[in-house]
Amino acid sequence: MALDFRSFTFNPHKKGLRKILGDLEAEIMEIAWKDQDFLVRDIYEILKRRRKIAYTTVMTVMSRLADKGLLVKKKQRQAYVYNAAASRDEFMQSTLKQIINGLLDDFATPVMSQFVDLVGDENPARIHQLAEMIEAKKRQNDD
Amino acid sequence: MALDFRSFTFNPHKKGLRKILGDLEAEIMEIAWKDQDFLVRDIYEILKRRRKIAYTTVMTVMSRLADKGLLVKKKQRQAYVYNAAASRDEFMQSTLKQIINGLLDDFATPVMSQFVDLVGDENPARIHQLAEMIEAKKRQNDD
DNA sequence: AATATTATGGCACTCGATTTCCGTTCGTTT
DNA sequence: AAACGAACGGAAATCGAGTGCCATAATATT
Repeated sequence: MALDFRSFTFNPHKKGLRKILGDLEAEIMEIAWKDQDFLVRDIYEILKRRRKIAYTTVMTVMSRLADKGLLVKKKQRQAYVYNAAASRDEFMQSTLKQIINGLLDDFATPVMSQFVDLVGDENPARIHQLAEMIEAKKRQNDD
Repeated sequence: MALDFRSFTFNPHKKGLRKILGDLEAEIMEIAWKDQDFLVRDIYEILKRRRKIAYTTVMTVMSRLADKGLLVKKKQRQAYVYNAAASRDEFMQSTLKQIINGLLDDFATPVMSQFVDLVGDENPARIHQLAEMIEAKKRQNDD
């Protein structure tokens, strides 16, 4: 637990994961969330099929992903065995938490009103889902 | 109306306006939202007191802020007279809208749940404010 | 010991965004 | 016409983040 994933920015104009990660980082994490106990070599072999890339490039990025807390590595013999530090869902939760906190910290009221507006406009059904979440939270707070 | 402020990123780890704008841009906009009908020269004079800066630097950045739609300028005699295109609040609304849309587009469900959690945890009073906003939105949708 | 494989450290490069300011033009004022 | 103030275009410098890879060191394997 406790991903300490710091220093990233959110780019509203890119798609999916790439709003948060670089292209290669995203590509590697997509694989990482499916596989387990993989080596740099394993990822390298997969990526190499798609495009020209050096072994060390893959290694560097995986190492940085480990520094960022998205991957964990443990030494086994000569090589490191990698795993995703958290599931994709957990990662998203943790990252979204930082973004939303960042929004609420400085712009609480406008964020709330925009949020309600957008949820309601895009998809009226969701507004009920949201209302239920809030009722649940209220009850939880009252304990 | 209709700020067409595109291509920016949101940095959760900076403070206030600087989550969205560069340092000089933010500094200028803070002044712009207070004053009216100002010239490049006016802003230049204010900033020069605080730190070393060239007249043209101020002009360039103000010009880019006008391109981005944050400032409007109209020619008067030889010089341009500048004004904020929208109030600070309007600007925030419009920007937050893009950010929140960006979040909802790709991560609707987790964003909603994180959002409710964070609002509720940080400040339980806000959860009621939020609940009211939602009720209002529901009624609005039912028209 | 020789060979193969992997890790480390460091460096260069791209990309986008921002900040900086010079050289020049243009319009106004004197 | 000369002098001044302002705009314009363009160029460079900076910065953060990410990508890319080489030379070298370290560690296994045979």
